Amino acid sequence: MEPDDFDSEDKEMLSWDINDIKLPQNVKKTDWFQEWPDSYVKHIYSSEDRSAQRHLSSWAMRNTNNHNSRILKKSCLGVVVCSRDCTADGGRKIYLRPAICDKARQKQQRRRCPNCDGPLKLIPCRGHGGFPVTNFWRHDGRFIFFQSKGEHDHPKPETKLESEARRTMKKAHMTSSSTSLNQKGRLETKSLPGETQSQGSLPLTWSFQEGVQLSGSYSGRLIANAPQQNSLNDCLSFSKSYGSGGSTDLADTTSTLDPTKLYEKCKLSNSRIYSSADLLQPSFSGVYSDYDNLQTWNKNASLGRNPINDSCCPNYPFPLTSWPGDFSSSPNSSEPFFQQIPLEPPAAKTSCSPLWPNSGSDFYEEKVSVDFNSYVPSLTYHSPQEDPFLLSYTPHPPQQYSLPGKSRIWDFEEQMPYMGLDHCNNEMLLNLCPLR
DNA sequence: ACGTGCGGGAGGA
DNA sequence: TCCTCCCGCACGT
Repeated sequence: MEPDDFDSEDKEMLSWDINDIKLPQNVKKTDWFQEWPDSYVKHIYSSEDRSAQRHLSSWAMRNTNNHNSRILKKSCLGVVVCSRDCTADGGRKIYLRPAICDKARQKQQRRRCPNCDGPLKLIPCRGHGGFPVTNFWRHDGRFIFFQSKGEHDHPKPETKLESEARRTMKKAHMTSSSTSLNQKGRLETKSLPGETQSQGSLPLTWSFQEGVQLSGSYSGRLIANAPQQNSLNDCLSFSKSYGSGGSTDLADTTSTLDPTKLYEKCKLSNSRIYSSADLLQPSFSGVYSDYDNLQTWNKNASLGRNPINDSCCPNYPFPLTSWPGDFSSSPNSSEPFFQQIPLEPPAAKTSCSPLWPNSGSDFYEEKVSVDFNSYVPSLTYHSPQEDPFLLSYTPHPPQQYSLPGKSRIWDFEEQMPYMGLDHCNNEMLLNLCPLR
């Protein structure tokens, strides 16, 4: 579009500043929510947009007092990295999300790298003239105006969802460990104090072996039994419910691995609502690269498939009860717990991308129901050194995504060319419910 | 426990 | 005056 084509209204749409006394109100088209706003961008969201309402960002943004109650200002905290600059399996780096709360962040920096146990360090954001990138939010009329100043000079951290998921899983891990240990203690009348934290003592109830059994033996039943209207949110809550004290339940459920119980656990747990940005966010994938997600999306788009429509009733090209692939045999079996860097979709910075609907928060939030029953991936064992809840990104170009996990990824991709949204969601399921 | 928003206040440019 | 940063508080999840 040539500049001449802009009428005065269009110009108004582009020229506003968050500090203007009057902001444009005759907005014809609001933007899709942008999860990774960068550079000096402006967006106008609908006031109905839940993500915008919550002033969400996948960058770790903390509130900054600008002494202006009408304009909310947030500044970027940067990213937490391993001070040894260690490299995880597959060449991935550790990019953790800085805790927003100051105390939590201090605590976080005292923790060790989940990959190499080295000290962590915070890389501050200096993308705005040496100061952190700032985001501004202003509610005005039917719209929420967003403005970003500065360009992030650091890698992307985990998303909020990933961070929460990791915390949750860690909690669940601890709970199951201590529960297991208690049970073991009763049986063996002795235990080592340090073991509760170690992987070695972990899997008495929720073991790798059981996970594999679950995958191999129960996926069909899960598929057959679980209703459609379940979601990953439930799954997360499910894991939370385990993490928050359902220790006996955990033992019960894991000992029987009754998929109905599993599902009921999910269903009964009150879940928070995730935006579609969460659901569709490419960075959320762990098993498959974002690049592959993108390809999947592109395939879907090129096939005229609407991921929204597909999400509820996936048309899998194979019987649901037979899963075409054994992922546990992957040589890179630890990968599901690592996070690849989200490859920015080609249209991510445009206001609306039909090929990459990661930004359509509320629409998807309301419409998408995620299949809990699509599959339960096979689970994999991790060496004691690996933090099974580790999520990290790799700030490398797309080529990285093809190797070395390419064979697995493409095997999967080729067998499952139409997974679309469920593809993503099931990855999330795997990430959030490692069932170990 | 942690995220989020708000506000007071200090200190620097 | 404007900015960042620190702190505490309240509230929600």
